[in-house]
Amino acid sequence: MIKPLNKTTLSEEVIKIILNKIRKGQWRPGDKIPGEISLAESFQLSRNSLREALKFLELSGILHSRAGKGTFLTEDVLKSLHRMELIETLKNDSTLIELIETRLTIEPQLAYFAAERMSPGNIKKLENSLEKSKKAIEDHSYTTMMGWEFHQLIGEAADNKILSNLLTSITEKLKDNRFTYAYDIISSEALLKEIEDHEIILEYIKNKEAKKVKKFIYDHINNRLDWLKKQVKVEGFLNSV
Amino acid sequence: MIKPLNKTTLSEEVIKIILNKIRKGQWRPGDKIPGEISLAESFQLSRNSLREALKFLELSGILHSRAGKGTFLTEDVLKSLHRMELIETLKNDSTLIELIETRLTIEPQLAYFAAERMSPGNIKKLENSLEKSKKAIEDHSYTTMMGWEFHQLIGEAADNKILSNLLTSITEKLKDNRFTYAYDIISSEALLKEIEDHEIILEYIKNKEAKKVKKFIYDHINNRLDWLKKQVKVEGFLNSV
DNA sequence: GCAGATTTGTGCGTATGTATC
DNA sequence: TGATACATACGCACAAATCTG
Repeated sequence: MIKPLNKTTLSEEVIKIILNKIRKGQWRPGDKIPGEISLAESFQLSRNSLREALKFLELSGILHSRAGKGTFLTEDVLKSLHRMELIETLKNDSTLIELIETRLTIEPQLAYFAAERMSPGNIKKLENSLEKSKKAIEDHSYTTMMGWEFHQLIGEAADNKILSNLLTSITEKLKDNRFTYAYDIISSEALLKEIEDHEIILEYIKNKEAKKVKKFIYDHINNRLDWLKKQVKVEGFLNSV
Repeated sequence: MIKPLNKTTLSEEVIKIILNKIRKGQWRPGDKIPGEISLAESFQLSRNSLREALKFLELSGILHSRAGKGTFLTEDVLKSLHRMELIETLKNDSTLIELIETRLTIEPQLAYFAAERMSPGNIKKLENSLEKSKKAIEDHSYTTMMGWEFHQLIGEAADNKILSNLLTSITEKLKDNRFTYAYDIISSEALLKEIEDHEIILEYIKNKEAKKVKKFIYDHINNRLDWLKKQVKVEGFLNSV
């Protein structure tokens, strides 16, 4: 079953053209762009298809349309472009190494914030998550998903929406990668080590030892990163995501 | 000039409805959704307007349509939802404190990577940027933009697209905040301090002293964060972005 | 392989509300 | 007030892709 990925719709083509005009500076922030009829004519398509493109760009923060006035580039069209690039990277253009490096960058600091800000309710959630994992290991129903839940809870407790949302996106992307599993599944020994580490992390957080938990998690992820880089070297799988 | 923000188009309403159906689990990954004609009828709008909504959701990674087959939720619709939430946070829902905390989290590590990976070409770019800033200070044409360029170049040299794109988005958002300027503009003394710091950072990077530059930048941003938190307390301006 | 039904992709015409002069 | 330009929205028709028998 092969999907033909080269086929794009007319509206998608128009979106690319418009974005390029903006990138090249032919259209600038605040500029009024031609009316829909005139645009449809110059791009050689119907107004319906053109409007699908304009609507997407409007909802993406690139354009804004006002009935009776016209369609304009937003004042912060450049910000919107950069956000789109971030999304594109997160979606298609990131390597496994980059994803783990991002974890290495944000998770230690998230734990640092969490240790400073942890509420009793959040501590309870972490304890429950850890308890669930322990039981799951005993009856052999443990999955790596449970380990991620623990990290996600730390992210939430850190009370920074940007970083915790980024962690979620990174984690989602890592979930369907075979290397990510390889490290955990390779032995039950590694699993037990994982749980032990989480116990240590929880203890640090409960004691508000922010610096210690930050360093501990950094080393923890860094070890994995080193292990991964070795595997990648062996298998020559550098760019697989 | 007051813009009526309550006015939304029909397609935007439909997008909200569909996203809610997905969040509630009424529609699940891989599901086939009703045909366009049937959907338009049940939402009480024309097929054209409906298609504007579907097109946006398709380009956002929520749906995919195939002529002759139908429209389906993507398998990783949940990932796309999380990415949308990250964008929403970056766009509208982040506080100034969160933005600076994000800088505090990623910039030190970016500099760490940069110190390890810096190429001669990248060093040259940093040197040029710093030189430009120095000259600008002499003839009083320095702007905070120039300082940001330096940090951005470090981000690029770190060779991690996720983190450097995030830094760009964060920086763009910070640019139009009065507090961000306040710190720099308050005195020419602070400006000179800024340049001195950049010289130190560049020196560390050239000598590949990754750990030192990481700690230096962390302290550098942390000082600002403390300063900001004090200002915020005084002015009670906690949620302004 | 072919014919017919279904579904998305695209185009055209038209009516309506809004802003500007 | 009227005339004009524009986005918003609707309805219909047909093309292209896909599935079924």
